[in-house]
Amino acid sequence: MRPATMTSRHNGQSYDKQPLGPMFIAPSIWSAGANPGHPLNAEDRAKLALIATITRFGKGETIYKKGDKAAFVYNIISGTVKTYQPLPEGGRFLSGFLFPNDLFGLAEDGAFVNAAEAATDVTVYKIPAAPLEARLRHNPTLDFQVICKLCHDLRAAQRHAFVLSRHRAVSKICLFLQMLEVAQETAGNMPKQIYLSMSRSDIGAYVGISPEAVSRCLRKLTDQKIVRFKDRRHVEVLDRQALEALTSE
Amino acid sequence: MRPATMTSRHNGQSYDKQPLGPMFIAPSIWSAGANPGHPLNAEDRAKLALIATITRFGKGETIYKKGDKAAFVYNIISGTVKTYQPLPEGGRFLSGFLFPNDLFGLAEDGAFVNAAEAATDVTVYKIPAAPLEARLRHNPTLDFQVICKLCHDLRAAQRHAFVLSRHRAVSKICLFLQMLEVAQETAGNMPKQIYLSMSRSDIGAYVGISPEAVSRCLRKLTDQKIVRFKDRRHVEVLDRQALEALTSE
DNA sequence: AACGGAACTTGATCCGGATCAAGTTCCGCC
DNA sequence: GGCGGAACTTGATCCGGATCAAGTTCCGTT
Repeated sequence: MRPATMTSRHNGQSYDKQPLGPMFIAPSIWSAGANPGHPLNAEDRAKLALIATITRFGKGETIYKKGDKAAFVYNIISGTVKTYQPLPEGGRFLSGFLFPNDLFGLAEDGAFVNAAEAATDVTVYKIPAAPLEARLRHNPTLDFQVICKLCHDLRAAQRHAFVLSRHRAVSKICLFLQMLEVAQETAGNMPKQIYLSMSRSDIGAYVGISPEAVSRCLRKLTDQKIVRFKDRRHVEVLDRQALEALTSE
Repeated sequence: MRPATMTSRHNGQSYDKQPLGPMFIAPSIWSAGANPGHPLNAEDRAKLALIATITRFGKGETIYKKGDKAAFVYNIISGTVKTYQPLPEGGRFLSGFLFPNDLFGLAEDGAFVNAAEAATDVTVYKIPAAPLEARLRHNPTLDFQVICKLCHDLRAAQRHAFVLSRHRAVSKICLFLQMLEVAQETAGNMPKQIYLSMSRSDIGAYVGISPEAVSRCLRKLTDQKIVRFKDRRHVEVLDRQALEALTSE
């Protein structure tokens, strides 16, 4: 994987009262998001195997909570993970989905800034932060890697904001489908269908509408033959043109 | 200022079809957002003065458009700037506000990834990208600066997404007021009132509601004595408790 | 294979905010 | 200082999606 790394401290997907304070403090491991553009090479994987351990989480299991001591960084081998910010009212703001090869475990002052939960059964490399950090300190391309990762996460956050800014529920869903499609294409698999690895509730929480609205939108798209479901989790785009048009309505 | 810098390529506040592609390409100057936690020191300012020129933009004037050749990076001296993504339908997605000391002029492949417009009359340092980049290459703390900036922008994007995710218009407005307040406190001035340097339309475009709704929300807050207007542009928070409560409703 | 609960779908009602439409205030400009 | 247009406020109507409420399908368990 593209090493995560080194000193950092930032992020925190929610707006929490003193968000603009110093966000960057000395050593603490970092990460949060994917970096599909730069897949992990064999050498990196080998090095990683030396210090990482493979761990599994069942669907719905919490990987870490906000505030937990951030002693590890994770790299997804299979499955999908969702990150969120617990809300004071009890709900949660679903800030992102992470897929195979994505790095996550964003820390700030040694504590995780968001919570992560397995959206499906998940297998990950669990990487002790300390040794990774030490190793990275000697890596001259470190900055590049970190910056790479930050750029990716920044882009992801901006896309998320963009999706949330759309007023029509269909627009949000269409954009979401396109995001998933792109993510899956980038991940290598270039199947004609999109795999919805997360629940309707999760989709709704991410795009900012109710689960019922998600269901209704998908039905509408199906009725209009813009999309076809093989089963509840596999969609095929039939009319890309129309899908795109609904994107900006 | 915290140098912007070096090689990068990322961002693009909109969701544009191939958002997950390689996002990091060789040299091109970067920036976009603020870094209030690390104010510009005297030395940096002095160095900056050597290569930068001071430029003024009248309210509503376009500073650069998306796609323009990114030969400059900007640092705000006074006034406020708004960045946006033009939408295919004709509208625009207002992705952020920038205040004094903020750096902006995000580039990717040598072209700006968003458009910037003066929200008020603005004075900026206009910094030629090439020399800045050259200078930064010799700066050992470069990575830190860049990472710092990226972290800040990432946080900003996540806060924006969070604001957009709120369903009640009042919640959005209250969060927005808090954001402005924090930004202004961080900027040094610690006045009892918040200065709304942007139009109601801009606020609406940023938080995802209509200008009319912005007006109605502010009126409601005023009627409930949670807030008081000195004039259309200056608000004072009377009941911080209540404001915060409305934040998560 | 049958049970039971969770996720999902579908329907009906309600409400907040978009939209349309006047006013009103403000501000730059002559 | 007065003119004119833009920004803002306020009001009335309409509509999309939240919410509540059943069903229905799916899936893990036994």
